Amino acid sequence: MTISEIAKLAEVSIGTVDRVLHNRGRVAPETIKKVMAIVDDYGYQPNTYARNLKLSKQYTIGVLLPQLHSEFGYWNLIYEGILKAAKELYPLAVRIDLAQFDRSQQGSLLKEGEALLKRKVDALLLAPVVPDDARLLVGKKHCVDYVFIDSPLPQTNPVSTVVQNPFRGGYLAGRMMHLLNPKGGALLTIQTYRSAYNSKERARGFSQYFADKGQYRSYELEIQANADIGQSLDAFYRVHQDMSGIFVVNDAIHRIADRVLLLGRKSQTTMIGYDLVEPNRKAMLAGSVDCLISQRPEYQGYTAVYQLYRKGLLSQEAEPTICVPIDVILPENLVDEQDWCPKS
Amino acid sequence: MTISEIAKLAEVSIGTVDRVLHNRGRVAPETIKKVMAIVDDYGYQPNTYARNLKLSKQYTIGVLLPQLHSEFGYWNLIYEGILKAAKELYPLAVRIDLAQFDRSQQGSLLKEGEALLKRKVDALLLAPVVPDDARLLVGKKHCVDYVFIDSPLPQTNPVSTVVQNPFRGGYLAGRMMHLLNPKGGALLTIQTYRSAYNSKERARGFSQYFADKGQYRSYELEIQANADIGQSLDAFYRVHQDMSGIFVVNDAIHRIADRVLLLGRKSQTTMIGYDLVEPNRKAMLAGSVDCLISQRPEYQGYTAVYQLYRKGLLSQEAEPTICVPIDVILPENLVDEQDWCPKS
DNA sequence: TATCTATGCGTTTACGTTAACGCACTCTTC
DNA sequence: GAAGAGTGCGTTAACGTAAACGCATAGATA
Repeated sequence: MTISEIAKLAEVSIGTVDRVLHNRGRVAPETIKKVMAIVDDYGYQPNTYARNLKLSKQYTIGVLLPQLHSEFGYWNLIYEGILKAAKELYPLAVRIDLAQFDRSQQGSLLKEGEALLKRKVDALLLAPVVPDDARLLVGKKHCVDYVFIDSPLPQTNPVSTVVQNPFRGGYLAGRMMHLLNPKGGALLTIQTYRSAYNSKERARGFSQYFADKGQYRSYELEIQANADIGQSLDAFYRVHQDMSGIFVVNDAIHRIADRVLLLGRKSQTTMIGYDLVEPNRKAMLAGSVDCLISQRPEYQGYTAVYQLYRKGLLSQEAEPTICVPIDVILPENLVDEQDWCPKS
Repeated sequence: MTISEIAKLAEVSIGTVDRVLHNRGRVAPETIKKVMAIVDDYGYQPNTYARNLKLSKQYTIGVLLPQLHSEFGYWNLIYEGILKAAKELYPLAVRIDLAQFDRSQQGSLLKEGEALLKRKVDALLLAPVVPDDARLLVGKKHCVDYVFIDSPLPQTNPVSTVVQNPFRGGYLAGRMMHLLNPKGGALLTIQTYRSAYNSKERARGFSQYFADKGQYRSYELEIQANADIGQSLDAFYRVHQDMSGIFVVNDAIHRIADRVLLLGRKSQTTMIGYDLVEPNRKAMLAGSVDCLISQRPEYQGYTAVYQLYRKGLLSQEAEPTICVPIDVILPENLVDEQDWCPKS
């Protein structure tokens, strides 16, 4: 079913059909009815190729993330997924425009986001890790379609939100801690200074697991940006001689693991953390980290780009929420570069 | 860079450029050189939208899978992923043509595959679970582009192969068995009658894990199609009073789990199996299955379709092998329909 | 010499959609 | 009652690619 076929059936010109389809006015109500009846009956779907050929527009997605090389590369993994999608979608006229902000600095997200909008992006892909800033940004009148990644932002209206359930992630971490470390003893949950939504929920899920099991003593520690981790840890080990496990709610696990090694405490401590950034991969291969929970950052970035593309260029409905599965990574399913691949 | 721009630069007509680009002959060697120089210099990429509009072809992918409702729905999960991709790619003129074969019947794959080729498909997506048949099919002269899914097929030339490493999957299953069941005791690996590549490798990986650990006694059992599972199991339990775990190399785990329950042996037996088909999900929720390894069947199907689409319609290079990560599923990360989703 | 074939190249049409343009007509308004 | 604004609609020109068609010219065959 093409526009000209509709035109023939309705006994009008294709221009008229086009005006009806795009509500461009200047059509008699009678005619509108006649055309719409046919459109509904036969189920007209515009031809994507013809449409985009004619529009011949670049679809630019503004990407707004924290500094890619902050936090040991987590955001960079997300960006890798974004780039992969962008590469695939290059022939379909999708482009990426990246802006990075400093998440520790109030106002930075908003400033960079506004700059991005001024550069005429067609859509926005952002991590709303500074909620107030993000809310102001997407609340702006001239704001384009947007998707959230990494964390949700209530009371907004995104095309889609790509996240993982942090509570369940923490809960699963609890289960893995229990499995890897059945002897019991004191446990420590470490958060870094930022009081991020995901971090809090993960810590909550972890302690909920042990609350459900009625076992173990669980403690929490909040480490400041430039604190001496080794000293805090050492103090903790001295007070709690039966320390048996540490859960770090983010990708900083390898740093804690290094300290634990230096303190000679690895053998008594099960280490669980988040995300397969490069230093964590190395730490796991070296045996200083026992288990990682992954939120599939590459997948999140990749998927988010595709959601926008489908909405913007294919006019498809996006899924309002995409909940990323929670992956458990043990040394046994750690994929390394030289991983097995079947020869064909 | 468009064809007409090239034509202008080379001072020839667009027809000539077109003939050069498509090696359609009837162009002077001199002219070919001149045009190609410009093409290489400026890096011409055909406009996908214009190209596909002009060709206005439906790209039909023939899908050749075992009966979708055999094996408790594993193949149906794959097909769901395929359908999801097809739905997304509908506006890009991608279509699916499904054929099912009986994997227990030699020649069925080949017969259905040939029928599919006769129906003029542009590409083939198949599970080469009957290797001899599959080899004959893709070896045919008029065979189109194809991708393999679920298992590889050596000595063929697919566009892509989407698989998981079955040995590592089994190895990981071993690790999970060890974690979930630290007491030790006799272990049983169950394969069903078909001597499939994946099944064998998984069993091998599982026993390798325990060989590496130098612990446990591990047995293997092969269950015939219509054998009395209960009786075989009962016999086994009687002989091995310290039975502590069962690993089923495929999605039939829930059936074994049912028998174990009936025999009153669940409390002494850790159950690990494969794939999140519906009966397995229920069994896990009910507590009769402790751990599942997933090979992400939906993802496999979804990805395979996209590989063909990118090759066929976008002329992009496909990845020769896509190795699907090995997922561990415990009750704690089992996602159910009413799973948490952030409100936006 | 007339006819045929091969070669090199330009021209043209079509794919389906979008949107600018223009024509004919009907109301207003001074 | 003439100029201006508004309405309904058809026509047409792109967008970039693919491929059929046609037109010269040159050499080969009858």
